[in-house]
Amino acid sequence: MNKHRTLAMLSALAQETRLDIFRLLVRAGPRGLAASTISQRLHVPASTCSFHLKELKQGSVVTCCRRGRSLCYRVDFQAMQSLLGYLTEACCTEVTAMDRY
Amino acid sequence: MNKHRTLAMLSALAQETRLDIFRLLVRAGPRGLAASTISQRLHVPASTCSFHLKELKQGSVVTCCRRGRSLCYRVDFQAMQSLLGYLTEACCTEVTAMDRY
DNA sequence: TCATTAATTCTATATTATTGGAATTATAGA
DNA sequence: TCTATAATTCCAATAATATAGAATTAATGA
Repeated sequence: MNKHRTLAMLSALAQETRLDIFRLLVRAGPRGLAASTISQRLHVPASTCSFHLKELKQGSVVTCCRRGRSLCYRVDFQAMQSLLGYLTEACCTEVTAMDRY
Repeated sequence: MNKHRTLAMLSALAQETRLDIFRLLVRAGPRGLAASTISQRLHVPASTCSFHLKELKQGSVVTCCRRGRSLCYRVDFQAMQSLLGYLTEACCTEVTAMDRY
């Protein structure tokens, strides 16, 4: 994990529609959801949704693969672990963590 | 922790200069740093730095208090714990966490 | 093969964020 | 009190992001 990747993931998550998509996908679990389903559930036009999914994918927040006719999106669980591990290590390992710096 | 606060914190952190400030403050520890020190160390003009510090403050990423002539900024440790706790709980509690959703 | 479905890319517009010099405010400390 | 310092706010220019309809691409599956 480095600054560039951290920034990419944080930027991907720091937008309302994308945070909504992320939360939806967390709830969907390992099965993931099709782009059209996400678009419908959040009442977001397909092209807008596609734009945000691309941002999330480029930021490594989600992965994508084909499933029949649809593209299936799901949370990139490992990448999320990396991000949180990085931030936790940086300042929140324990209550007195900051004393170490 | 709620969506609004999460978005505020993520947005505050998701910008290069602000992430730099955050990292600097993590290293500075509980003592914190004066705005002028941050400005100098990162080679960022005072007004630009002030703008970003305000964003970080409004997003609850840092706190601020006067110390002599300077204003002392430090990481809002508790808020960071809340953010990470929220995100961790959401999807990264354990390897199979997503199965619960 | 070919029609249908799913999703993306294109494009123009709108909105929001960032930058930094100049002016202003606030306050500590002599 | 008054001056020097620290920091912020103001402002205008610029840059970056987000929106969504229309056109296009991709590919399944009948």
